[in-house]
Amino acid sequence: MTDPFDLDSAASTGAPPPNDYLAALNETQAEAVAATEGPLLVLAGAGTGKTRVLTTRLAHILLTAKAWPNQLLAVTFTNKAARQMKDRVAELINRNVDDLWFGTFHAIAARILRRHAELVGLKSNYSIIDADDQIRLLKQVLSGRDIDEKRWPARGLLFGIERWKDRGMTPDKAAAEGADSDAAAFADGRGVELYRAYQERLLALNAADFGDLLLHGLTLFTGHPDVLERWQKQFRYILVDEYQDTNVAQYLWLRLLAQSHRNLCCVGDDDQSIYSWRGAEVANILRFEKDFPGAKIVRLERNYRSTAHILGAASGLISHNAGRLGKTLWTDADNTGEKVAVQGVWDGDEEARLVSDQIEALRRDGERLAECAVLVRAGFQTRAFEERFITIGLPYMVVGGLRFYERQEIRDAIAYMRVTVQPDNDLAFERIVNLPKRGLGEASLRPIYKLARDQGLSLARAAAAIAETDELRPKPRASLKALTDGFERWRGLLKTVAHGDVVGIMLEDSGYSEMWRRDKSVSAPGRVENLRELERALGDFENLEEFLEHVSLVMDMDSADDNDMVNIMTLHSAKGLEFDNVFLPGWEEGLFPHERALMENGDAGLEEERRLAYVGLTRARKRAGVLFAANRRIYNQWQSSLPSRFIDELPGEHVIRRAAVGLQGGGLSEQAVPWRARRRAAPEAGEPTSVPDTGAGGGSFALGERIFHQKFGYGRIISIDGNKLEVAFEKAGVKKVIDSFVVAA
DNA sequence: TATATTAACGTTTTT
DNA sequence: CGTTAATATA
Repeated sequence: MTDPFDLDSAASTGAPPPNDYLAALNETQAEAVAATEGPLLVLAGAGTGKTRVLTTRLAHILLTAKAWPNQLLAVTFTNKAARQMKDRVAELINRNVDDLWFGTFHAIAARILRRHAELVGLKSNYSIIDADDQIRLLKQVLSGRDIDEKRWPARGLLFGIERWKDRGMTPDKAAAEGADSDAAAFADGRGVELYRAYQERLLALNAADFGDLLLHGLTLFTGHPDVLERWQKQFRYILVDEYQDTNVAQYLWLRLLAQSHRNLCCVGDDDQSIYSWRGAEVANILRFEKDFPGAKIVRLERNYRSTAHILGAASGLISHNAGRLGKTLWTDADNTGEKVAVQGVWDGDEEARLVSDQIEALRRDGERLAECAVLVRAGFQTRAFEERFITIGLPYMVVGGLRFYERQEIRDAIAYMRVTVQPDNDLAFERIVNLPKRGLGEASLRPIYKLARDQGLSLARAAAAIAETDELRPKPRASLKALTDGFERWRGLLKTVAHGDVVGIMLEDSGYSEMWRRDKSVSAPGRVENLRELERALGDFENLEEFLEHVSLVMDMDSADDNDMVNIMTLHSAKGLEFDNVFLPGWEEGLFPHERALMENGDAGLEEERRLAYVGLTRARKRAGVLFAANRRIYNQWQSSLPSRFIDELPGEHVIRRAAVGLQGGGLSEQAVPWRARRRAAPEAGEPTSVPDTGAGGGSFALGERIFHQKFGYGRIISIDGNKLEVAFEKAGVKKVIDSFVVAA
């Protein structure tokens, strides 16, 4: 092989000698970069320069001519991460890296699958379906078998199927595993049967869901050694980011690909594993050494991101987790910074107000808004902040909130494109046959379904055929014909007209745009605007097919983020990001740690929640603030809440407690206010802690007992569930409250 | 068939 | 509370 980058001439033209980039690394980082051959596991704590190691390593391999760009595979967890890494590598080696295989597991697997689709029973133009379609399909499968959806909700089945797929299990393997799993027990033990039916349905539709991309990838590799060998040769070096969040299917997929040359480098942090609910297995980290004997392990423990107080608080918190590999992060002693501010507020509104005030204070001090982030546990929490920020005119953006491509009107428009480009896409066809309303209801559709079934045609083709017959009455027939002719015409237009314009024509001809223009609801104008935005975005793609692939996998759109705005996002989507100032609201029992995580997964769930808190804190470079509210309105109900146990777990020397009321805006040097003393020990069963103000409350109430609540007044207890009471209040009606907010009357 | 009204339901995190 | 699914009516 010749030198892909012609280093000699690069050197002679004054470009930096290839070793320069190594000088920017510390000793362990350089070690991780230099060990290009053989299996390598990098345990990289938060803020230890993990991305730098990954990108430098890629650059190093390229610059030392160990491989061509297209022989490098770099797998990331999100598309954003892939993009960033790509840009940074390009910067390092000073040329474009379009030939590198950068992407998420799903994107890479989809790309490989396109080339061998027939081998797993798909066609290469298979479509990738999203969650909505999955549910729709499963509902069809269920109703076709007379299974009561009330008792056996499709969501539950989907969850089980996805766990199977996460573990790389086809229906056959799931059957072999036996009926003891929850998913197998679905609908009285018909889980596997339904899983199989669902898979058959997907194949018949020439469609794959997200899990299939990996699952089919596995069957492809294991069933066709020649194909596997081809890809093993293709990827001479494999890098994996966020390794702690890979699931078993992904792990097996990697192992197959890396088997021959073993040039696999995985970078991860067990303390940041936050996706076990989606099938991620931290155990993959432990397995690595076993499956790749002689693997080199490098630990990155020097933190370059956060101040000592922030790091100390985060470390103290995570030390409460039992199942850890154990790392000791450290930073420069002189980088002390400010203590983590912990502050209690009365309710969610006050919380939002306080955060906005503090952000404005920071802005006055010259901080950029883009360096401020509000990281919430659950999506609904963003609303309070949005409302507050809007009223005071503070620019913000919600990252990953309502994704562009998930909006109804965008999905509809995409369905039109799909049917046009992929006439066999029945799911897309079903979505828009009668949208806008064109008089094609159940009765008109029946003959189409029948014909499609009898002749083995797709719905769109069957519809075109029916439109030519007198099967339907004149009115529906005419409108069906208009639609099918439309698809034909638009397809033809694509050959001559720019695809963005074709989509515009499509949405006009079909009456779809018109439908929203005539809609008088408040959201309608926004939807029209979104459709316009969609047409504009189409320009960024070569053709419709490429765009549709992008949509299926990426589900987020590059928004121009050149404006200075506060970031609001969930803790999950904050992973991998960093900000100077981080606000962490909602640290309350029940919300964070989330009640459901605890209920469903017990201690393991709690530890994952704690890791999530750790991720949140370690996002901060200069300042971190934790908030909790004593009351939170959820739907209509007021819910009293206790401060999160995580607050107690923050080491006192790194934390400053601020008074609950009456002070804000005054910078960050408030006086410490002693918080109520908490018992250090006895983390036993939900023993109620004392509560501010009332000071009363006890664990034991009796059913029917008359009690008093600060906010709701007098009432009688109608049910007791642990420390949660349901109380029929005399004025306020039935509410759920925590026992410690209640006193005997 | 399409609309209007009512009931039920849900909020953890996402490729 | 707000959205969506199911049901009754025009």
